[in-house]
Amino acid sequence: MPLNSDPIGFAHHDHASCVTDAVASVEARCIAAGLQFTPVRKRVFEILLEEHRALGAYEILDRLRDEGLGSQPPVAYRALDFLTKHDFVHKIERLNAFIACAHPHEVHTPAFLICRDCNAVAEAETNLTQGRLAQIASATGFIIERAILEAEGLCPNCIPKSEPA
Amino acid sequence: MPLNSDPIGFAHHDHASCVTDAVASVEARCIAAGLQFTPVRKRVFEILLEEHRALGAYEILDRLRDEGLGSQPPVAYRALDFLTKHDFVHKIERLNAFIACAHPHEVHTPAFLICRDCNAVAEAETNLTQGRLAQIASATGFIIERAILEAEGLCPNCIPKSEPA
DNA sequence: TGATATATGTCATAATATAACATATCAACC
DNA sequence: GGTTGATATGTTATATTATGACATATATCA
Repeated sequence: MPLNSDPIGFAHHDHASCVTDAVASVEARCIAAGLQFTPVRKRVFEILLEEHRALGAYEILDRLRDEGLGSQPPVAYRALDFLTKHDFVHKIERLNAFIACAHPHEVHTPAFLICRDCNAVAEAETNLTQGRLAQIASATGFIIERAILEAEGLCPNCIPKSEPA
Repeated sequence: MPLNSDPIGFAHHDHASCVTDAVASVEARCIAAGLQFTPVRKRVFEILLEEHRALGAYEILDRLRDEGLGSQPPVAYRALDFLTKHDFVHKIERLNAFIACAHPHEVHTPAFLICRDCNAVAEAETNLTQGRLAQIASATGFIIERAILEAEGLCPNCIPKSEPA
């Protein structure tokens, strides 16, 4: 299934500097944390930033292959493992796809609005682990380490198509 | 990957009547809604209730095959599509697995606590679409139709193992 | 420099999921 | 009761997503 072709969120934006800014930010964080931001990892991150949409691992791999950076699935998956582990990139489980984090700061609990029509994905910040869920977890004795919320529906661009008059 | 072998939630419970109760409840809802609760669909639902844990589609298919109810993947996937579509069963995207709904009433927004050690899954009720996320969605013009929250961490049974001493 | 950990290249295959199409069953109406 | 259209099932084949395993290379640091 081809994933959507619409930019991040559901509105267009000035895309010029956000790629280099995000790369620089992550580069700095890797240095600070003693992590290796290797060429493949960096390139995968850049690809996701440039596309600004959710990409499947094999779409990313195709790009890497075209650029001579690796041709086998583990190359892409390893880079994605690294990037998702450190929250530079998020996996959209609903789509089996990956998207660059829109909030280039600390570890957080992302919430995604996923359009079922065009597969556009918007990322929102939440405090999910601080509300009712945290109460339930602590009452149960469960320790939440990571959480993700995925909401499916219709984005502003696709609502008109679904309600034709 | 074998999924966990621990019962629902993280505490054991009297399991005797919950299967028949849930089946009866869903059966009634199907009749009321004009849905066909066919033998395969019913059996898949029962299997999930009996196991009371997240099962992969192919684990379910193995069971169906043993019972002569179908041997090809589409059989299992179609039944699961039906059951998830109507919220009788939820898909745990994180695990590519399915679990019978613990709240046999209306359509809702489930939240799952998934143990990363034993893969046990507990389902909690939430009001996710009524809080901050709903504000973001409506401000963006996004219509949320379904949402799911998946939290990963350690369940009460596995915390001791991870903190040895 | 040597030892250890970390990362990459590659082959093979596992695990998850769907397309397509023929057949069967159901629901509802005449 | 038979016809019709919708819904569900059986089956083959294949697509898509992901990982195991092992050799090689590169980085880190004592």
